[in-house]
Amino acid sequence: MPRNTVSAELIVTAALRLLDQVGVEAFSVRALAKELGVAPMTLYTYFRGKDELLDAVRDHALGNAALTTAYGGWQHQVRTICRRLRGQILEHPCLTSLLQQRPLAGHESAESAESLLRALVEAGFNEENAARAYTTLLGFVVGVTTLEVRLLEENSDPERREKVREIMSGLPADRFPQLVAHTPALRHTIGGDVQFEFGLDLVIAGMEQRLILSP
Amino acid sequence: MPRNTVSAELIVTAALRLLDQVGVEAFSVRALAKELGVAPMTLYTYFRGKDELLDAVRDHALGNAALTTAYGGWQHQVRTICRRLRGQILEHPCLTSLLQQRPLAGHESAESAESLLRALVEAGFNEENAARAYTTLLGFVVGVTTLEVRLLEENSDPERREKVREIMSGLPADRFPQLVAHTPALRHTIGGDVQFEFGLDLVIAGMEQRLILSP
DNA sequence: ACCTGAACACCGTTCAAGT
DNA sequence: ACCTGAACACCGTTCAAGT
Repeated sequence: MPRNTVSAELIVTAALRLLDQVGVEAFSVRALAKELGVAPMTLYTYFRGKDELLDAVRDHALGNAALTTAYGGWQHQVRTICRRLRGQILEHPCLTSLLQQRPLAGHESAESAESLLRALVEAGFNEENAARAYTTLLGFVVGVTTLEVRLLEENSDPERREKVREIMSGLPADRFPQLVAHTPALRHTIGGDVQFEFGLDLVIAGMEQRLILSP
Repeated sequence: MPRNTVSAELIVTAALRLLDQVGVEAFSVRALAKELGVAPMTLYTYFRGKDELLDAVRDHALGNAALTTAYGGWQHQVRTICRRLRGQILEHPCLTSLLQQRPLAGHESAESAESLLRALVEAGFNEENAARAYTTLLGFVVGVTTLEVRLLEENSDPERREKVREIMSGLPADRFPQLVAHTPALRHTIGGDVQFEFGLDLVIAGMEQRLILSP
């Protein structure tokens, strides 16, 4: 039998590509093995199981982040780090699912966590509130970006798109006037940086406000 | 053969209970059928497939929301609606996964969406920014609450808990001083309302600020 | 150590058949 | 219409065996 035809590195890279292509739902160890031209059980030499493999993929996708330190005032630092995390998720849509199912610690690479916390401490937050602000930012970024990715997927699938359109146009305008009135805006608003920046502005402005009241 | 031993209502209720118990990962049509004491294929009389069933479960879990109108100033209304959504997710943890994978429209019950949008318009947001604020709130609530649920799960599983502790204590304090220093705060801070209210305060304060500058 | 095929206990779903 | 068992094409993973 040929030896060292694959490696942990190779498996993870191929898994990441396959996950982004077909989605977490359709991804399977067997499909990955076929992609690599190897027997399914070969992968178990490198990973204890599917879970461990997915953890490695998540770490790999996040670890590829530019480790550049964020410069400028704390607001600018926070913005930079959050945008970077969002960028990683958009680049690897499977991260939406991987991050939801397997957070781990602060649930991204240690470098991001470190620089985000540093910026928050520099802003003036005390220990506890820095941790709270950190969790808020993480939840916000992952939540909004996940929503964005899912809605874009929904929009690109003609069948699902039609189904949603049907539901929305079926809403009685007298019971849901705001919802009906805002449907175009809600549609037009998804995907793209403006939505994300809008939310990020809100959170950061809220932080500035909070720091005046109590750190 | 006995007739009408099950119904769509019964199936959805049992599915919701099973999903909360074992998680979306372990949930299967066959397991649900066994739970109901019925052949797997029986469920296909009521639902076209697993996807349609999960959609129904998601709607059912969200639809159970108290439809009470939110009173008070727009800030209080927004707070009430966001807390209610978080409450639903905490009550049915499987909603974290169901909402991530299958958003649908504004991705909760139409009543919530309607009252949230109404509050935002009342606050003074124009059409586009009301939609943006809505998406921000939705992403924030689902994101932060999902993070909360996952970290609590992680904490309650002794094996995973130990693994995380190992990773965190293995971090070099000279490279990640903030992360190491904040590990206790990050641990102590998860779960419970204070973390959620902290973030909600930030977003709402940010909105107040934003409304002064431009609606 | 690295890689394999066969096998086990599962999946979701189609199909033909029963009432 | 409602419910069924058998069957199909999949899963993840264990196990014994090969190099």
